[in-house]
Amino acid sequence: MVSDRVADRRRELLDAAIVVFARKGFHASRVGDIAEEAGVAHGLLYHYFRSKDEVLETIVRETWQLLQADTERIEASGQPLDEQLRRFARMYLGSWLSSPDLIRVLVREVGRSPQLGARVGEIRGVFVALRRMIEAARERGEVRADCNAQLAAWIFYGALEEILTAWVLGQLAGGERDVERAVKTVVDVAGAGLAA
Amino acid sequence: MVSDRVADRRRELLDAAIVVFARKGFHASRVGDIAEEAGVAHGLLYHYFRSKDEVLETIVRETWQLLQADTERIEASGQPLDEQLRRFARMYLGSWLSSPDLIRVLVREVGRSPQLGARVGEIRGVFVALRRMIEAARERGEVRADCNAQLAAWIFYGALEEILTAWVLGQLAGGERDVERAVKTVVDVAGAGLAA
Amino acid sequence: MVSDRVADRRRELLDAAIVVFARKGFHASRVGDIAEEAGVAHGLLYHYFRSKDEVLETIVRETWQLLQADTERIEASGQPLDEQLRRFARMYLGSWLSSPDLIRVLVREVGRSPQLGARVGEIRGVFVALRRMIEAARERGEVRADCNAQLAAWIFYGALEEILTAWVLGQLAGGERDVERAVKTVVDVAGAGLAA
Amino acid sequence: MVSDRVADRRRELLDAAIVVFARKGFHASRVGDIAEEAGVAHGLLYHYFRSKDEVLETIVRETWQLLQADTERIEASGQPLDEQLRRFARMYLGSWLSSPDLIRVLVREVGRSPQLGARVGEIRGVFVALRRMIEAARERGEVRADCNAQLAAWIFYGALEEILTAWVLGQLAGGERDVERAVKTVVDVAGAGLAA
DNA sequence: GATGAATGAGATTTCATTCAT
DNA sequence: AATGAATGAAATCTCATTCAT
Repeated sequence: MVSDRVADRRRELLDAAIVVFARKGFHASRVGDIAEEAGVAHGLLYHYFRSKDEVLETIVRETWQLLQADTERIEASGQPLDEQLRRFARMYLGSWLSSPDLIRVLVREVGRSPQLGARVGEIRGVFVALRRMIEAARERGEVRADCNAQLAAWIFYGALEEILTAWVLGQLAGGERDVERAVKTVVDVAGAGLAA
Repeated sequence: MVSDRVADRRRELLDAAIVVFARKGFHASRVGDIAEEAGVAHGLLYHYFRSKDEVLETIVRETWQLLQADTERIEASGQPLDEQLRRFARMYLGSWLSSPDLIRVLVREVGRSPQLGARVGEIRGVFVALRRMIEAARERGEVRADCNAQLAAWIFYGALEEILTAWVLGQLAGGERDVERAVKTVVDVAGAGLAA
Repeated sequence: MVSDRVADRRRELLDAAIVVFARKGFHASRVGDIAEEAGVAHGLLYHYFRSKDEVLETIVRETWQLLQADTERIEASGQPLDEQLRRFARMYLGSWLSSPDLIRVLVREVGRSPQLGARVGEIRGVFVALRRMIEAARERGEVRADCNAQLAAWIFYGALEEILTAWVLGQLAGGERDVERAVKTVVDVAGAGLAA
Repeated sequence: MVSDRVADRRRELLDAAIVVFARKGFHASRVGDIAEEAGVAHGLLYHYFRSKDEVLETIVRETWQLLQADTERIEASGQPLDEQLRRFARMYLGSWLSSPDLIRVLVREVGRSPQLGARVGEIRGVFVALRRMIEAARERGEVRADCNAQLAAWIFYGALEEILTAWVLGQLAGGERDVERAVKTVVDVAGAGLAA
């Protein structure tokens, strides 16, 4: 199918961009590098994206859309909060094992440019879902009544992101066992900290 | 004193750079913007710094040196861990009120760039001091014995940085009261999570 | 008939090109714009024309061929010079009312580009015919003996073209009445100026 | 003086641009060609002009400002119309001998781009002065009462420009004697055509 | 120390043209 | 005939850095 070919090419370019951005950083990556990685002429990138910026924006947006969907699925499960947080942490930190390049790009480039933060509204969606999880747990009595759910969501998310950052920067060991341990530690700390 | 005048000019340029980087981001900031903000010709910047990169690097390094010194002072106080963490959080989050532009620059540019992370060795110093704090508390029996101090240091630091990020991005209210509340919340959560 | 369909497509593309060139100018017009205006894919243009340049060249050449034929018909009429000039002026200026886009293209793109002027030999044909008209009238005694017919032909043509330019640029009103008035004025002036 | 050096460099770049535009046309001229002709690096052009377009625009505007000033001086002389027209024609056509490259550029590029015609408002100034000359002469009784001064101004100017065009395109001989002859012819024709 | 003209490497982006389908 | 994905040459413009004054 033609539309499949088109979609494939687009995906190939996005995947190539993830590899290249991870290797050199967004600013040091030239459009030609992406095209070369994808095995096409650089001009073709402009059939699928308006600019190099839009490529990064697309990567970020699509990733966060998936993350948001997964988060909302966890939220909908109605499990106890610590189980939900564990699943979220396992999913988020686990992506370091399955897609390290993507994580490298997200950790390094997101929030870097002012526009990116502003335009990628999807990022908020994840925080909103996390906050609702905590609020629901508070209403069920699993969490202290005086807990600020929004702040707690940021704290929890920040802990995870910093662990990813440490892995990206090579400051902490990031093997398979380390991921499991990190999930346990962060959930233990947060769980105890939030518990009623 | 001549050397004071020199020091002043250097400081003026650094302060101007902080303002400009905070406003537009490092990459979008031109050397001419910094000079204009400082009220000098752009060529002069090269009397004080080897390059635009060195300007950012200097800002980051000097800030982290101060932070490291403060952190080691807290560590040396021998207070209980929760008090030490409170002081660290108050100092770190409090800088949002006293130097928001500086925080903006640090949040956006640091920890992301691999070169920057590598070159600014001082960043590690703070983490090392935090880890030692937690380890010492563990030995005093204030913290669970199975706690991974290094991971805990990253988690605690990550929580703080994400709060700063939320303030920088305007996603959380960052007024004076909010800072106090954030300090309390993050210390409560971490304290309970780490407690023996 | 197939060849008619072919001719139609070709015409459609030429007409679309006239509209687009008139709107944006030749250089700012993309091949895709022409195709879009014609409602076909841009690749199809290359079945009918070798290049974008050839499209413009074709428009110009075909127009001047018609103009040359009309001019020679006027020349062959044997009427007095002032009547011949009036018919020429009416035909040339009158095309502003019937084909303003075409006039826009001709005024803006032709006679300027050296390549175009060189390749489209038909342009000379009109000047040659005009010159012969004036020479013939001189021999009939209608025109001063010392008149340089070639120069006079350029002057007369230049007066007409500048009027078109003024209309194209919106510097002179170019309604139906204005066209009639312009024909009268230019013929009066030229007629008196050339008269024996 | 520094400001003289600056002014000189600017002039050098404009003069180089005139030479290059005359040789290859505006669109075929690269910014690097202009810089090379001026003997400087291409980046320097952007210290003096915002873009390549602005270079052309500046050339056109400055030329027309001079032409307008000269025209208004002629208008102020109070001489008979035919003498005024002769001086204008001599000045305008004479510039073909003194600045053929400039004329080439003006003839080929002006009116080509829609923006240029719109932005260079100075062009109107010359026409306004010509029109006023003719109107004043009409009031003095030198010109037929039914003459449309504005149209006549365009006709007269168009005749001159077409002669320049013919010279630029090499369709008419454009030596020193030819210029004198053209002045005489065009003034004779216009003079007789307008005379009361 | 201070200036800002000058340099030039380098990157993005455009778009006419080709050609497999 | 018709499509539009793919190519890649080419050109403008930016801006960090240098250096003569």
